[in-house]
Amino acid sequence: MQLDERKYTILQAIIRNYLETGEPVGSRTISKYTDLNLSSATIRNEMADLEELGYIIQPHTSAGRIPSDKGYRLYVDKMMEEKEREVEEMKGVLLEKEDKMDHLLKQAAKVLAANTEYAAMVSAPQYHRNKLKFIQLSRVDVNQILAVIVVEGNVIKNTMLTVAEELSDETLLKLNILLNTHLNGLSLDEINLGMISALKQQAGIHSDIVSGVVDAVAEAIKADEDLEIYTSGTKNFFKYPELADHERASELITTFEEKQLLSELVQDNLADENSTGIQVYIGSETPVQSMKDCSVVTATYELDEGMKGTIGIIGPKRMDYEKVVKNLKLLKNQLDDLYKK
Amino acid sequence: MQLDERKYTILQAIIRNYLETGEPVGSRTISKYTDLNLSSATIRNEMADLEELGYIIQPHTSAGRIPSDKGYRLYVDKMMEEKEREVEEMKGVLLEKEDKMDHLLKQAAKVLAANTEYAAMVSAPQYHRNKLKFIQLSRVDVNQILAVIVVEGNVIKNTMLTVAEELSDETLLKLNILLNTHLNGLSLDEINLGMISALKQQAGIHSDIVSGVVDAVAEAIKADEDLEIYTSGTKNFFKYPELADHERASELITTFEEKQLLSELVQDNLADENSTGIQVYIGSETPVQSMKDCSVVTATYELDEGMKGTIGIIGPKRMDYEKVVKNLKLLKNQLDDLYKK
DNA sequence: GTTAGCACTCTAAGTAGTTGAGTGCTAACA
DNA sequence: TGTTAGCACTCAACTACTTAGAGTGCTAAC
Repeated sequence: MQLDERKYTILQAIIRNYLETGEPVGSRTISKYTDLNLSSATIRNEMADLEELGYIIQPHTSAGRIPSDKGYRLYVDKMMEEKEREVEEMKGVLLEKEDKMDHLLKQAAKVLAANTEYAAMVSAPQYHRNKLKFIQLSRVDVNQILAVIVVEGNVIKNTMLTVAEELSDETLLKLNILLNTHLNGLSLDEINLGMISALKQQAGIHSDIVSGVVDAVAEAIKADEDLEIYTSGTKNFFKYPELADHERASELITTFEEKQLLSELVQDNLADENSTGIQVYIGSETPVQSMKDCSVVTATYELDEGMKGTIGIIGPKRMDYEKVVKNLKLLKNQLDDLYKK
Repeated sequence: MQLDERKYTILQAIIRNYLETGEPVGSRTISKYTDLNLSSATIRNEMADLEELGYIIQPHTSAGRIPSDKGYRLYVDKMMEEKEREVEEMKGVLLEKEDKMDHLLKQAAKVLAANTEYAAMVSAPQYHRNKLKFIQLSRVDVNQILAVIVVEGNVIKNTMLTVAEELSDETLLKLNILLNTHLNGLSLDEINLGMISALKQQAGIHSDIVSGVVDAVAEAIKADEDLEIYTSGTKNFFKYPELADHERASELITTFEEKQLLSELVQDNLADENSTGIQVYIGSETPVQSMKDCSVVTATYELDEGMKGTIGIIGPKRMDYEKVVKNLKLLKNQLDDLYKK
């Protein structure tokens, strides 16, 4: 037995109906819902087949059917094909342009959550293989030196270094030149131990400053470990009874609070990106354990200079996939464009 | 009628018992619980009095009593007096010292939530009346200038300025000197429009850079509007049935997510600080509407140079006030000490 | 002032019956 | 052969009713 056109139409009707109501859907409903003009009995036969094929599930005898993960998957795949064909018009600016990146991304998460009525997350872009662009040491206080490190993509990192003895302006200038000459344009991989010890030797008694700066550089470039993730709309979990019981909600909320866990999602999305830049994880497909009863839809955005970030929606499996995909695409395009100017 | 010793002992017994169980407590329980050796009937009489005085409430006829906000208030006030007398020993370091402030505070929130099993918040210190310490303009790219602004307390703010025409090293040096000479040591109030226009005039064709820097300075000093607040333990709300129903939990979680709302708490706490530095808001005493069914305990910590921040615990009214106060004091002291070195 | 006793109240939990949506199966029909 | 009508069956959800028990307020006695 295989899935013919009619079976798919019925499956689609079941899913659509279930997305709306959240209740198991019965044969009579489908019989009226579709324009197939089939009786409920015929639908029942088809539904029995669909269940055998694994696309729908019966929560208990004498209840209607609900879509299985496999059913959702089929539906989403077909839907994505169609969406791909449509040309997305980008009209209206959802986001007011703000000068600070984190404000912008926070706002993006809010907009996403508000538009979709699901929980939303936005990760700050990660700086892969990025290169050092500029280092600046300045005296701030008698024994305090501010090191400013700028990497490609204009990501700025500040570190305050405390020094034992006072440094003359001249020494500071020398150190600045030393560091900039040797380190600029290099990526993390290229800064090796030999280079560092050579630098230290040249810095003489100020080698501790070099150490401090190098450490700060390392931290600035490998930003992975404290990847910023902004979330919004956590309360939307409560809108869907299937997610709102104490245990599940508690887990989900913890996941949202401990951004650490969300970062797995980001990693997965960045690593394994398909052609459209949109990924859909249904139920147990998700890399994050606590979301196994949810669906997660993510998209990758890319600023110039190769910085990539992730935006995503987390909601019940019966989420309005069309709306979510549309919103993600919209935001993705906006973010893509925004910094290309 | 007034509250004598015995009445207070009974009230205390009621509250302690209610804190443990979360169930209304009856006269028989108290009769056994205390070492007063009174029969349940006597307790009943006293309880009727306590109810009339407004310290306890009967959820419905034939249920035990639960403490009212007024009852909690009395209990907390007495408890605080006692705590004040005890000398708090500070032993064991809860927090590993980390170099970055935000890491430290995030960790602090986590520790607090984990220790108390309530929800915790920690606000980054606010920089009141702080003065400009240092300005540095550097060329990062042909037409991009990085402005680094350091204010008292070593709060650093970076802004990237785009310039139309290329600036010579000499011009940049002049601008640096100009800005530092005129602005260093000033607070926001002291930088007025006259001064700015004078600066612009001196900068000549580079007046737009001066504007950009001044804007960035203003933003760096008045940090109020995007006050950072770190939260942890949101899921703990679910541990207390009285907070865990959908509507209430949803509100609380939103409040925790929209740090904006929590900032009211911070403001209130900073403004109206009592002698011990610990504030307890019971039920409707809280400035944040969504927490009217909770109790909130906050403390103010102070780093050197007058930067103040707030730490707080949000939980059910029947929270273990002693434990919470102890934990807050502990953390407060650690934070107070940490940056005094 | 304290206590024992008792009637009364109200919630929570359990039980039983009812309803209705939905199914699977069978037999008849086009 | 595919479609349909009909029917018996199942099961969750709701309602009504009962019961148990915790707790109270009041009164009378100590």
